[in-house]
Amino acid sequence: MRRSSAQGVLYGQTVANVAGIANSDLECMDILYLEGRVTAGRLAEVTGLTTGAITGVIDRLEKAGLVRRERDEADRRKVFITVVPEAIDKLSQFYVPMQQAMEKVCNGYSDEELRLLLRFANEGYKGVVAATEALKGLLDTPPEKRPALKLKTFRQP
Amino acid sequence: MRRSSAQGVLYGQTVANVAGIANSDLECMDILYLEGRVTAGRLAEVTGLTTGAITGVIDRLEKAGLVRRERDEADRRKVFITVVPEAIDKLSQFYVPMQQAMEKVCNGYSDEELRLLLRFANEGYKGVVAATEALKGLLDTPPEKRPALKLKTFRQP
DNA sequence: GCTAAATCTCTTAGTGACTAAGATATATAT
DNA sequence: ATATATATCTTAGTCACTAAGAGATTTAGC
Repeated sequence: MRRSSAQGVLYGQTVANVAGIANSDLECMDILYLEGRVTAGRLAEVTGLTTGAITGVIDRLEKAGLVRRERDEADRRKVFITVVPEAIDKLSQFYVPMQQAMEKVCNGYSDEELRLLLRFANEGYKGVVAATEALKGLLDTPPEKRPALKLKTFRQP
Repeated sequence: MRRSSAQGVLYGQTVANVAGIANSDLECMDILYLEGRVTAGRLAEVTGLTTGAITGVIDRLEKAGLVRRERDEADRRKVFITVVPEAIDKLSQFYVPMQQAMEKVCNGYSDEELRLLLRFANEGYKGVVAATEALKGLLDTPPEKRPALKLKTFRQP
Protein backbone atom coordinates (compact mmCIF):
# COMPACT_ATOMS: atom_id res chain seq x y z
CA MET A 1 0.00 0.00 0.00
CA ARG A 2 2.89 2.34 0.70
CA ARG A 3 4.32 1.55 -2.71
CA SER A 4 0.97 2.21 -4.38
CA SER A 5 0.67 5.45 -2.52
CA ALA A 6 4.14 6.61 -3.59
CA GLN A 7 3.42 5.62 -7.16
CA GLY A 8 0.08 7.39 -6.95
CA VAL A 9 1.89 10.61 -6.07
CA LEU A 10 3.97 10.16 -9.19
CA TYR A 11 0.89 9.59 -11.30
CA GLY A 12 -0.48 12.89 -10.02
CA GLN A 13 2.76 14.68 -10.83
CA THR A 14 2.62 13.29 -14.35
CA VAL A 15 -0.98 14.39 -14.81
CA ALA A 16 -0.06 17.89 -13.65
CA ASN A 17 2.82 17.94 -16.14
CA VAL A 18 0.68 16.74 -19.02
CA ALA A 19 -2.13 19.13 -18.12
CA GLY A 20 0.38 21.96 -17.84
CA ILE A 21 -0.57 23.06 -14.33
CA ALA A 22 1.25 23.02 -11.01
CA ASN A 23 1.03 20.07 -8.69
CA SER A 24 -0.95 21.77 -5.94
CA ASP A 25 -3.26 23.28 -8.53
CA LEU A 26 -4.22 19.76 -9.54
CA GLU A 27 -4.58 18.73 -5.91
CA CYS A 28 -7.04 21.59 -5.44
CA MET A 29 -8.96 20.52 -8.54
CA ASP A 30 -9.19 17.07 -6.98
CA ILE A 31 -10.59 18.50 -3.75
CA LEU A 32 -12.99 20.70 -5.66
CA TYR A 33 -14.17 17.68 -7.61
CA LEU A 34 -14.65 15.60 -4.47
CA GLU A 35 -16.18 18.30 -2.28
CA GLY A 36 -17.92 20.43 -4.87
CA ARG A 37 -18.27 24.18 -4.19
CA VAL A 38 -15.78 25.18 -1.47
CA THR A 39 -14.37 28.44 -0.14
CA ALA A 40 -10.77 29.57 -0.59
CA GLY A 41 -10.21 29.16 3.12
CA ARG A 42 -11.46 25.58 3.06
CA LEU A 43 -8.95 24.81 0.30
CA ALA A 44 -6.16 26.24 2.44
CA GLU A 45 -7.34 24.15 5.37
CA VAL A 46 -7.52 20.90 3.41
CA THR A 47 -4.31 21.33 1.44
CA GLY A 48 -2.29 22.67 4.33
CA LEU A 49 -1.25 25.72 2.30
CA THR A 50 -1.51 29.30 3.52
CA THR A 51 -4.39 31.44 2.30
CA GLY A 52 -1.88 33.50 0.38
CA ALA A 53 -0.71 30.47 -1.54
CA ILE A 54 -4.31 29.51 -2.28
CA THR A 55 -4.92 32.93 -3.78
CA GLY A 56 -2.13 32.10 -6.23
CA VAL A 57 -3.55 28.64 -6.94
CA ILE A 58 -7.00 30.05 -7.70
CA ASP A 59 -5.52 32.84 -9.83
CA ARG A 60 -3.73 30.28 -11.98
CA LEU A 61 -6.70 27.91 -12.20
CA GLU A 62 -9.03 30.78 -13.08
CA LYS A 63 -6.62 32.01 -15.73
CA ALA A 64 -6.49 28.47 -17.15
CA GLY A 65 -10.27 28.55 -17.35
CA LEU A 66 -10.74 25.62 -14.98
CA VAL A 67 -12.51 27.33 -12.06
CA ARG A 68 -14.54 30.44 -11.28
CA ARG A 69 -14.62 32.73 -8.24
CA GLU A 70 -18.07 33.45 -6.85
CA ARG A 71 -18.64 35.81 -3.93
CA ASP A 72 -21.01 34.45 -1.32
CA GLU A 73 -24.00 36.78 -1.27
CA ALA A 74 -24.86 35.84 2.31
CA ASP A 75 -21.35 36.51 3.66
CA ARG A 76 -19.53 38.78 1.27
CA ARG A 77 -16.12 38.06 2.76
CA LYS A 78 -16.26 34.50 1.47
CA VAL A 79 -15.27 33.46 -2.03
CA PHE A 80 -16.62 30.20 -3.35
CA ILE A 81 -14.60 28.34 -5.93
CA THR A 82 -16.50 26.28 -8.48
CA VAL A 83 -15.16 24.01 -11.17
CA VAL A 84 -16.08 25.00 -14.71
CA PRO A 85 -17.97 22.02 -16.22
CA GLU A 86 -15.61 21.69 -19.20
CA ALA A 87 -12.67 21.40 -16.83
CA ILE A 88 -13.81 17.94 -15.81
CA ASP A 89 -13.71 16.85 -19.45
CA LYS A 90 -10.31 18.43 -19.99
CA LEU A 91 -8.76 16.71 -16.99
CA SER A 92 -10.63 13.42 -16.84
CA GLN A 93 -8.92 12.13 -19.97
CA PHE A 94 -5.67 11.98 -18.05
CA TYR A 95 -7.22 9.59 -15.56
CA VAL A 96 -8.32 7.17 -18.25
CA PRO A 97 -5.10 5.10 -18.04
CA MET A 98 -5.50 4.86 -14.28
CA GLN A 99 -9.13 3.88 -14.52
CA GLN A 100 -8.46 1.27 -17.17
CA ALA A 101 -5.70 -0.23 -15.06
CA MET A 102 -7.92 -0.30 -11.98
CA GLU A 103 -10.85 -1.74 -13.86
CA LYS A 104 -8.58 -4.50 -15.10
CA VAL A 105 -7.44 -5.26 -11.57
CA CYS A 106 -10.99 -5.15 -10.20
CA ASN A 107 -12.18 -7.58 -12.87
CA GLY A 108 -10.19 -10.25 -11.06
CA TYR A 109 -12.51 -10.07 -8.06
CA SER A 110 -16.04 -11.25 -7.33
CA ASP A 111 -18.75 -8.83 -6.25
CA GLU A 112 -18.45 -10.08 -2.71
CA GLU A 113 -14.69 -9.56 -2.72
CA LEU A 114 -15.15 -6.07 -4.15
CA ARG A 115 -17.53 -5.26 -1.32
CA LEU A 116 -14.82 -6.28 1.12
CA LEU A 117 -12.29 -4.09 -0.70
CA LEU A 118 -14.71 -1.17 -0.64
CA ARG A 119 -15.25 -1.60 3.07
CA PHE A 120 -11.51 -1.65 3.61
CA ALA A 121 -11.04 1.42 1.40
CA ASN A 122 -13.59 3.35 3.47
CA GLU A 123 -12.18 2.27 6.80
CA GLY A 124 -8.65 2.86 5.54
CA TYR A 125 -9.56 6.40 4.55
CA LYS A 126 -10.95 7.13 7.98
CA GLY A 127 -7.79 5.61 9.44
CA VAL A 128 -5.53 7.88 7.42
CA VAL A 129 -7.55 10.94 8.43
CA ALA A 130 -7.29 9.89 12.08
CA ALA A 131 -3.55 9.27 11.72
CA THR A 132 -3.04 12.73 10.22
CA GLU A 133 -4.86 14.30 13.17
CA ALA A 134 -2.78 12.25 15.61
CA LEU A 135 0.44 13.27 13.88
CA LYS A 136 -0.51 16.94 14.05
CA GLY A 137 -1.10 16.39 17.75
CA LEU A 138 2.42 15.03 18.03
CA LEU A 139 3.66 18.44 16.87
CA ASP A 140 2.54 19.98 20.14
CA THR A 141 4.14 17.23 22.20
CA PRO A 142 7.80 17.79 23.17
CA PRO A 143 10.00 15.10 21.56
CA GLU A 144 10.99 13.49 24.88
CA LYS A 145 7.36 12.98 25.86
CA ARG A 146 6.32 11.26 22.66
CA PRO A 147 5.10 7.67 22.86
CA ALA A 148 8.17 5.70 21.77
CA LEU A 149 6.48 2.77 20.14
CA LYS A 150 8.51 0.06 18.47
CA LEU A 151 7.70 0.03 14.80
CA LYS A 152 7.16 -3.42 13.41
CA THR A 153 8.42 -3.39 9.86
CA PHE A 154 7.49 -5.96 7.30
CA ARG A 155 9.42 -6.49 4.12
CA GLN A 156 7.89 -8.38 1.30
CA PRO A 157 10.02 -11.17 -0.18
CA MET B 1 -9.18 4.92 -2.70
CA ARG B 2 -8.72 8.32 -4.31
CA ARG B 3 -9.65 9.95 -1.03
CA SER B 4 -7.18 7.80 0.87
CA SER B 5 -4.50 8.63 -1.64
CA ALA B 6 -5.12 12.38 -1.36
CA GLN B 7 -5.13 12.13 2.41
CA GLY B 8 -1.96 10.07 2.28
CA VAL B 9 -0.25 12.89 0.41
CA LEU B 10 -1.26 15.21 3.23
CA TYR B 11 0.09 12.81 5.82
CA GLY B 12 3.42 12.84 4.01
CA GLN B 13 3.44 16.64 3.92
CA THR B 14 2.80 16.72 7.64
CA VAL B 15 5.61 14.25 8.33
CA ALA B 16 7.98 16.39 6.26
CA ASN B 17 6.93 19.47 8.24
CA VAL B 18 7.36 17.77 11.59
CA ALA B 19 10.69 16.25 10.54
CA GLY B 20 11.82 19.64 9.25
CA ILE B 21 12.75 18.50 5.75
CA ALA B 22 11.36 19.25 2.31
CA ASN B 23 8.60 17.17 0.81
CA SER B 24 10.67 15.60 -1.96
CA ASP B 25 13.47 14.94 0.50
CA LEU B 26 11.08 12.73 2.43
CA GLU B 27 9.86 11.10 -0.76
CA CYS B 28 13.46 10.19 -1.54
CA MET B 29 13.94 8.79 1.95
CA ASP B 30 10.91 6.62 1.31
CA ILE B 31 12.35 5.32 -1.94
CA LEU B 32 15.72 4.73 -0.30
CA TYR B 33 14.01 2.81 2.46
CA LEU B 34 12.02 0.68 0.01
CA GLU B 35 14.78 0.08 -2.53
CA GLY B 36 17.84 0.21 -0.32
CA ARG B 37 21.09 1.48 -1.82
CA VAL B 38 20.32 3.41 -5.01
CA THR B 39 22.22 5.81 -7.28
CA ALA B 40 21.46 9.50 -7.62
CA GLY B 41 20.31 8.90 -11.16
CA ARG B 42 17.87 6.21 -10.07
CA LEU B 43 16.36 8.67 -7.58
CA ALA B 44 15.88 11.19 -10.37
CA GLU B 45 14.25 8.52 -12.51
CA VAL B 46 11.87 7.32 -9.80
CA THR B 47 10.90 10.76 -8.45
CA GLY B 48 10.62 12.39 -11.85
CA LEU B 49 12.97 15.18 -10.77
CA THR B 50 16.00 16.31 -12.79
CA THR B 51 19.44 15.12 -11.71
CA GLY B 52 20.23 18.68 -10.74
CA ALA B 53 17.33 18.75 -8.32
CA ILE B 54 18.39 15.40 -6.88
CA THR B 55 21.84 16.82 -6.16
CA GLY B 56 20.09 19.39 -4.00
CA VAL B 57 17.94 16.77 -2.29
CA ILE B 58 20.98 14.65 -1.42
CA ASP B 59 22.92 17.71 -0.25
CA ARG B 60 20.15 18.58 2.19
CA LEU B 61 19.64 15.00 3.37
CA GLU B 62 23.37 14.54 3.86
CA LYS B 63 23.60 17.81 5.78
CA ALA B 64 20.72 16.62 7.99
CA GLY B 65 22.72 13.46 8.67
CA LEU B 66 20.11 11.15 7.17
CA VAL B 67 22.03 9.71 4.19
CA ARG B 68 25.59 9.24 2.97
CA ARG B 69 27.13 9.50 -0.50
CA GLU B 70 29.29 6.56 -1.53
CA ARG B 71 31.19 6.48 -4.82
CA ASP B 72 30.79 3.20 -6.65
CA GLU B 73 34.28 1.67 -6.84
CA ALA B 74 33.39 -0.34 -9.94
CA ASP B 75 32.04 2.64 -11.89
CA ARG B 76 33.41 5.81 -10.38
CA ARG B 77 30.89 8.06 -12.14
CA LYS B 78 28.10 6.62 -10.03
CA VAL B 79 27.22 7.81 -6.54
CA PHE B 80 25.32 5.45 -4.31
CA ILE B 81 23.07 6.94 -1.66
CA THR B 82 22.63 4.98 1.54
CA VAL B 83 20.40 5.70 4.50
CA VAL B 84 22.21 6.22 7.79
CA PRO B 85 20.80 3.59 10.22
CA GLU B 86 19.80 6.15 12.84
CA ALA B 87 17.75 8.00 10.22
CA ILE B 88 15.21 5.18 10.24
CA ASP B 89 14.74 5.62 13.98
CA LYS B 90 14.46 9.39 13.64
CA LEU B 91 11.80 9.20 10.97
CA SER B 92 9.91 6.05 11.85
CA GLN B 93 8.38 7.66 14.95
CA PHE B 94 6.34 9.91 12.68
CA TYR B 95 4.75 6.88 11.05
CA VAL B 96 3.60 5.46 14.37
CA PRO B 97 0.18 7.18 14.19
CA MET B 98 -0.32 5.84 10.68
CA GLN B 99 0.72 2.35 11.65
CA GLN B 100 -1.49 2.35 14.71
CA ALA B 101 -4.44 3.48 12.63
CA MET B 102 -3.79 0.83 10.01
CA GLU B 103 -3.29 -1.89 12.57
CA LYS B 104 -6.61 -0.97 14.08
CA VAL B 105 -8.30 -1.18 10.70
CA CYS B 106 -6.61 -4.48 9.85
CA ASN B 107 -7.72 -6.01 13.13
CA GLY B 108 -11.23 -6.01 11.75
CA TYR B 109 -10.31 -8.59 9.14
CA SER B 110 -9.64 -12.32 9.20
CA ASP B 111 -6.35 -13.75 7.96
CA GLU B 112 -8.04 -14.90 4.81
CA GLU B 113 -9.50 -11.47 4.19
CA LEU B 114 -6.10 -9.88 4.80
CA ARG B 115 -4.59 -12.20 2.21
CA LEU B 116 -7.17 -10.95 -0.27
CA LEU B 117 -6.33 -7.35 0.63
CA LEU B 118 -2.63 -8.06 0.21
CA ARG B 119 -3.22 -9.58 -3.20
CA PHE B 120 -5.23 -6.54 -4.19
CA ALA B 121 -2.54 -4.20 -2.86
CA ASN B 122 0.10 -5.96 -4.97
CA GLU B 123 -2.00 -6.05 -8.11
CA GLY B 124 -3.11 -2.48 -7.51
CA TYR B 125 0.49 -1.35 -7.27
CA LYS B 126 1.34 -3.00 -10.58
CA GLY B 127 -1.76 -1.36 -12.03
CA VAL B 128 -0.68 2.10 -10.91
CA VAL B 129 2.79 1.58 -12.36
CA ALA B 130 1.26 0.46 -15.66
CA ALA B 131 -1.10 3.44 -15.65
CA THR B 132 1.81 5.84 -15.08
CA GLU B 133 3.63 4.34 -18.06
CA ALA B 134 0.52 4.58 -20.20
CA LEU B 135 0.01 8.21 -19.22
CA LYS B 136 3.59 9.06 -20.13
CA GLY B 137 2.91 7.42 -23.48
CA LEU B 138 -0.06 9.73 -23.90
CA LEU B 139 2.38 12.64 -23.77
CA ASP B 140 3.81 11.62 -27.14
CA THR B 141 0.35 11.20 -28.69
CA PRO B 142 -1.16 14.32 -30.26
CA PRO B 143 -4.34 15.34 -28.39
CA GLU B 144 -6.67 14.65 -31.30
CA LYS B 145 -5.43 11.09 -31.64
CA ARG B 146 -5.93 10.16 -28.00
CA PRO B 147 -8.41 7.41 -27.17
CA ALA B 148 -11.47 9.38 -26.05
CA LEU B 149 -12.92 6.95 -23.56
CA LYS B 150 -15.99 7.78 -21.57
CA LEU B 151 -15.09 7.97 -17.93
CA LYS B 152 -17.55 6.22 -15.69
CA THR B 153 -17.65 8.12 -12.44
CA PHE B 154 -19.06 6.75 -9.25
CA ARG B 155 -20.03 8.88 -6.34
CA GLN B 156 -20.46 7.36 -2.98
CA PRO B 157 -23.74 8.18 -1.21
C1' DG C 1 45.62 1.83 -27.94
C1' DC C 2 43.40 6.13 -29.09
C1' DT C 3 39.76 9.03 -30.19
C1' DA C 4 34.71 9.78 -30.08
C1' DA C 5 30.46 9.07 -28.10
C1' DA C 6 27.85 7.89 -24.14
C1' DT C 7 26.87 7.98 -19.27
C1' DC C 8 26.58 9.93 -14.63
C1' DT C 9 26.73 13.61 -11.36
C1' DC C 10 27.32 18.31 -10.34
C1' DT C 11 27.13 23.47 -11.27
C1' DT C 12 24.95 27.77 -12.59
C1' DA C 13 21.45 31.11 -13.72
C1' DG C 14 16.86 31.99 -13.76
C1' DT C 15 11.93 30.94 -12.62
C1' DG C 16 7.97 30.30 -9.89
C1' DA C 17 5.32 28.60 -5.94
C1' DC C 18 5.57 29.09 -1.13
C1' DT C 19 5.54 31.46 3.69
C1' DA C 20 5.03 35.28 6.96
C1' DA C 21 3.18 39.42 7.93
C1' DG C 22 0.13 42.73 7.27
C1' DA C 23 -3.74 45.26 4.44
C1' DT C 24 -8.50 45.35 3.19
C1' DA C 25 -13.25 44.30 3.55
C1' DT C 26 -17.03 42.35 5.84
C1' DA C 27 -19.34 40.27 9.88
C1' DT C 28 -20.24 39.59 14.84
C1' DA C 29 -20.17 40.81 19.81
C1' DT C 30 -20.21 43.90 23.77
C1' DA D 1 -20.73 52.41 18.19
C1' DT D 2 -16.63 50.51 18.89
C1' DA D 3 -13.83 46.53 19.14
C1' DT D 4 -12.85 42.02 17.82
C1' DA D 5 -13.10 38.25 14.72
C1' DT D 6 -13.19 36.26 10.17
C1' DA D 7 -12.02 35.72 5.14
C1' DT D 8 -9.36 36.87 1.31
C1' DC D 9 -5.78 39.31 -0.91
C1' DT D 10 -1.14 41.74 -1.26
C1' DT D 11 3.82 42.13 -0.78
C1' DA D 12 8.57 40.97 0.00
C1' DG D 13 11.64 37.52 0.47
C1' DT D 14 12.99 32.50 0.37
C1' DC D 15 13.90 28.12 -1.47
C1' DA D 16 13.37 24.09 -4.49
C1' DC D 17 12.97 23.35 -9.24
C1' DT D 18 14.28 23.28 -14.43
C1' DA D 19 17.30 23.83 -18.41
C1' DA D 20 21.61 23.87 -20.11
C1' DG D 21 25.98 22.72 -19.93
C1' DA D 22 30.60 21.41 -17.45
C1' DG D 23 33.48 17.82 -15.50
C1' DA D 24 34.67 13.12 -14.76
C1' DT D 25 34.53 8.46 -16.06
C1' DT D 26 33.29 4.54 -19.00
C1' DT D 27 32.27 2.21 -23.40
C1' DA D 28 32.55 1.63 -28.44
C1' DG D 29 34.66 1.99 -32.98
C1' DC D 30 38.52 1.84 -35.83
